[in-house]
Amino acid sequence: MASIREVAEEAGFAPATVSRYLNGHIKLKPSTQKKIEDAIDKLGYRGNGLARRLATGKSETLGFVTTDISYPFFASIASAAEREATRLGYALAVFNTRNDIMREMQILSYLQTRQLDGVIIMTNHTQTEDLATQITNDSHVVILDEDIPGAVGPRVFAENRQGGRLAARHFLENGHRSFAVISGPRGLISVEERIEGFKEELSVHGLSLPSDMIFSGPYSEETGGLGVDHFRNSPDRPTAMFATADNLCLGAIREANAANLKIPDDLSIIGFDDIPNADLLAPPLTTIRQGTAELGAESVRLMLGRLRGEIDPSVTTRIPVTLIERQSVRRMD
Amino acid sequence: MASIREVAEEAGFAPATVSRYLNGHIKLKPSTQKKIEDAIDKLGYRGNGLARRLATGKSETLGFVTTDISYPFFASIASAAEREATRLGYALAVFNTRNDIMREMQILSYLQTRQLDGVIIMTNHTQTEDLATQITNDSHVVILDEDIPGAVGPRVFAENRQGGRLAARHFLENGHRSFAVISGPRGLISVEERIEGFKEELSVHGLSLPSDMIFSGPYSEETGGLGVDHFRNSPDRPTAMFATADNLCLGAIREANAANLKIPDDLSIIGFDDIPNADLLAPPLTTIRQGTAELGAESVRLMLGRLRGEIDPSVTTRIPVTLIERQSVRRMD
DNA sequence: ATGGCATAGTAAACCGGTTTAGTTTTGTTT
DNA sequence: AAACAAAACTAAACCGGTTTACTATGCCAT
Repeated sequence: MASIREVAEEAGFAPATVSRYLNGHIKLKPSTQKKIEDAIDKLGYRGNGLARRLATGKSETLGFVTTDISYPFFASIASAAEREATRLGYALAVFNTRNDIMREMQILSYLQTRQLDGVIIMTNHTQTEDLATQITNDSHVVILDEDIPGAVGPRVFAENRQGGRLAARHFLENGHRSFAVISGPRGLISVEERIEGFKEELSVHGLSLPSDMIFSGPYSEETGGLGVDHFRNSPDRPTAMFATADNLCLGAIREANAANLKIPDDLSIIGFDDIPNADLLAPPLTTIRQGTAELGAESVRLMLGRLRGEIDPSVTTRIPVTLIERQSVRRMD
Repeated sequence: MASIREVAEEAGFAPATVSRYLNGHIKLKPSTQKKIEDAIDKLGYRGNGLARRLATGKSETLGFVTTDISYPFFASIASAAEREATRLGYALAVFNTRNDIMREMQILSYLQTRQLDGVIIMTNHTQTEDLATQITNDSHVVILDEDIPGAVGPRVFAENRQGGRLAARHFLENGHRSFAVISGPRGLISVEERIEGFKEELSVHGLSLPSDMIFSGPYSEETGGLGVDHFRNSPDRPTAMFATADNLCLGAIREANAANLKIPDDLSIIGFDDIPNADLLAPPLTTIRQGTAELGAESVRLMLGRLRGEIDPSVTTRIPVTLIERQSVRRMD
């Protein structure tokens, strides 16, 4: 790889001149421009991003942190974020952390060394104190989809509470009267807000959700299966089950199949996320759709706004949700 | 951020000493070690990866290029690659290209500037001349899942041909005699080898696949739907359809539902990939599983082997495939 | 001719590490 | 006590850009 000094020598000028010309900091007379351009062509000069970053302190790359890129919902958001970042002249590097705080901290530390200009972080656990302090110290982080309590920075969340309400309303409209919830870990915003919304809507109709009708666990398919198992053997078996994420539904469906429990005939379920191909499941899944395109794109826009200092760190954008009716809820009567 | 010079000054030694100590190039007497460690703690020194990379020419980061991170099969491979890379002391940055050659070229160019030590590339189109030359020039690329003809570098592919054979054999064992194929773009190795294997197995049993029973298009769900449409109206309607990727099946199932065509009763299908949750589709999809964990991990291992110069650029690793029997193939008779 | 002012271009320091070649200190032999 | 080797540590160059502060040149008006 040719360096800028080689180009400068070939063209007969100083490295500083070439650098400033290339960055548009200076105007040169046409003959000089030509000589520099020719030298660049001749040597195949491409510039060294690393050196530029070291010198300028900017990387023009954003990091996107996710716990599990193989969960389609997260992958969709990442994909949308990449699109928006590219459109705005940034590269997006996606990092998979498998819910490992150390990995998350490591990626955040890339900020300090300016290997990344900003980090959009989607995390998934409740032990977030260390993360919170590190994020607050650094003003280049956007929090996406799941909260990191105590951290200062712009946030992008779905209308979780509204999602919970929509689910409850749909169950009610279909004549259900006994409810259960399967959720991810208590304490997560996606869990608490969605459950709150669900309860709110029930209470509007004079109904309630006993706390023993909430089954929680890690956000894994297994939890969904365990939940079905749990409620199947419970004294008052619910007819309607709201899951705070579609992957819980996947486990639930799998377990229901194994237990010969028919969905929706024996048990109705509503999920959350609307993962790709939720329409092709057996049964097609009724679920609360979060707009992945908006979540991804908005997080990038907030990130760049933040980098330019145009955005207040305390903003929280809420992305609307919609109920997608399919066939996992039985009409009671 | 504290620099190594500040640490050195605080500790009362030279920057070179600190650097060499930290890299284990030198042994220091305990008292010196202690002073340096104390200075590091006191200043919160973390090192600057950018500067280290510029100086050493190594980034300890691998790039993973995929056309569409939101396709679960690709996401699974990326996830496995990340795991293996982390295990071996490397970071993995995933890049989404949406099949845009310019983006792919851009990421490959990060190699020249040593922003990435190596790139694992999973591409998906047939116009690959420019890519091929750039890859050949650079010896830090591993080609994964889909070939880039003409490029020199280690490759990791599934046993595509064997997959095609397994699909055909399964159809034959279930009594099918009229076949069709829906495929991605002709020219891709995943298309050609799988079709070849399928034909081979048929010919062993004295059967053949007329060329007008192959429907090709981009690797999108839409193509799957169009394929179903196409064969539904064809004079000799096939009973068995082999799709060279599961996402084609997703489109096919969707279209079949819309056209009130029952799978597997009216049409049997076998897919390829075994995307996550293929077991929960309606119907549960019989498909050829490619081991995503092996594909991802092996590509990383080959990459590191290549970086160390231990691996011949012409090696091609083949990852075994297995047929996963579910319920999308009807037993005829 | 002279002053004033763009315009064109550059030297040198800097970003924050690593590495080479070498110097100084310490310890062991004889 | 001198000679020598080993151990401990460092100066300075380097990676490849950017940026600041400055000089040299040309042009015009007076």
